[in-house]
Amino acid sequence: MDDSEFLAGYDPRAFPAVAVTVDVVALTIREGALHVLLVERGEQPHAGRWALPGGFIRPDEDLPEAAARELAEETGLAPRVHIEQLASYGAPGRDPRMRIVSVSYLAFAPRLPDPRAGSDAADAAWRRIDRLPELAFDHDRILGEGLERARAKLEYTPLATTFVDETFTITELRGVYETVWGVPLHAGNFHRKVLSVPGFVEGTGQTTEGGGTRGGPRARLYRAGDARLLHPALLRPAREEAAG
Amino acid sequence: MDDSEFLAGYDPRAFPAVAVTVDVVALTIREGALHVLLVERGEQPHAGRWALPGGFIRPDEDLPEAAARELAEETGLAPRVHIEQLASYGAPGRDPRMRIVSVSYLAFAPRLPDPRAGSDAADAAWRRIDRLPELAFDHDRILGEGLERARAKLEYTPLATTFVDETFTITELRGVYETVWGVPLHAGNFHRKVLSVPGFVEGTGQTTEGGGTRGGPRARLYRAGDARLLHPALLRPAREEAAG
DNA sequence: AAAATAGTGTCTATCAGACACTATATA
DNA sequence: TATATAGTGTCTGATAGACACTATTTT
Repeated sequence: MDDSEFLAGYDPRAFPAVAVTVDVVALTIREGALHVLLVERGEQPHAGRWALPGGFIRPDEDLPEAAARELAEETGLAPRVHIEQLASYGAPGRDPRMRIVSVSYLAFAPRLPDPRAGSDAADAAWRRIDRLPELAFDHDRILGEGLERARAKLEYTPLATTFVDETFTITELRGVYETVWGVPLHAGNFHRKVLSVPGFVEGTGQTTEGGGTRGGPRARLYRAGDARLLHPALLRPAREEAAG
Repeated sequence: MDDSEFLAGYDPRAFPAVAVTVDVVALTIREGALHVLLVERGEQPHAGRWALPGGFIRPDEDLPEAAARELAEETGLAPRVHIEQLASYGAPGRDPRMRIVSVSYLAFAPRLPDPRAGSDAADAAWRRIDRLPELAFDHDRILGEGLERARAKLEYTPLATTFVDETFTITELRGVYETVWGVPLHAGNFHRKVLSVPGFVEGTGQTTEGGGTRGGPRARLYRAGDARLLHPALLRPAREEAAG
């Protein structure tokens, strides 16, 4: 682990320096579509290419703090942002100048504001997941893992409630699932299913002010329940992954 | 990310050096019980305490290579060992002497041999999961996460087949599930369930040489199928996690 | 009035698990 | 012969999904 190697003749201070960075896959929903936060690189390598926001960790901060800071630097906010670790990458030669180990993080939150380009990037923007350019470095892979993690976590955690406002309708919650999963869901069955999972949502006794823009009754408002895990889970529609 | 910070006045080479280590949660089944590989620390801090095996990454190796090397140094082998990344930890002050970021890995394999103490540890041994001492550093937490990951992956991947020999009986496979999950399973239902999952196992046309030591017919032998994901999954017996 | 939506009722196919049973092996 | 195990048959309760229906709201 930490220091036993000191005793075995391994002195890491004699090694080439290792730098540790964090990369953030930040997801939000805008105008009914899933978006990821990207920055346009201003310098080589990969100048002009889009990449995930990220940067070096600082001496006094833990890894999640560094991820939150990087996200805040681009979006100017932190409240109600869920952050969790994805994976780490450390292949030699990943960066031509020095050894870099990168820890990736997944973040999501509702209604994130427009980004402002940091001093280190030419531009920053929310980009639709379904209309992405090829990303710099191995960021396509990292983004893919982040997306899959988010989609999987919708199944067995109440994560979707972090994508909506504090009180929400079942239809709004269904919209989150449909947007992240990219598939339409059956309104009636989804409704009954959500209410049948203990602790997923709890009623507020209130309803929306009016019906939908195109008609329909007022919808009851709910808030997130206290469940950490959904039992039973809301499984994605069968993905035909034929073996072989 | 990787290098955009270079342009923003952040030179990581001006920072205190960061060292990167790997820690390995290595699991195997011996005598019907789940075991984890531990090393006894020979020096401060935590001298005399047991810890997960691990050490510093070397300049020319990727992270998974480092984990495999650390495991091989303690067990003297590598064949048929499944290794996957768990998580990374980088809290400042985690080690009193310098900044250390640790990447943890999960490994499992069948019939791993007795360990030999590396030069950096006082002792090394397979220890039963249900009879563990308190571990050094934050290794209790890392081990816990590794166990949960292993238990979860048995549900939806054919991971259990990496715990048994190349050909195996359904009863042997059931033993893996019972050992890792720590619960008895219904023999008949498990049997039918395994055979109903496409690509989980495939028959060899052969059977065991004789029956069980206490009687019974010869069992058919199977080998691992080509499925990467189990559909439908083999879910653990309901864990009553009352919301609260 | 027409159209859209919230929410509920009901039916069916599937699956997990309980239980029972047979066939075959060992001691 | 007694006992344990491999493997199969069958029943029940829970659940996902299809479909239908009522009630409420907007245009």
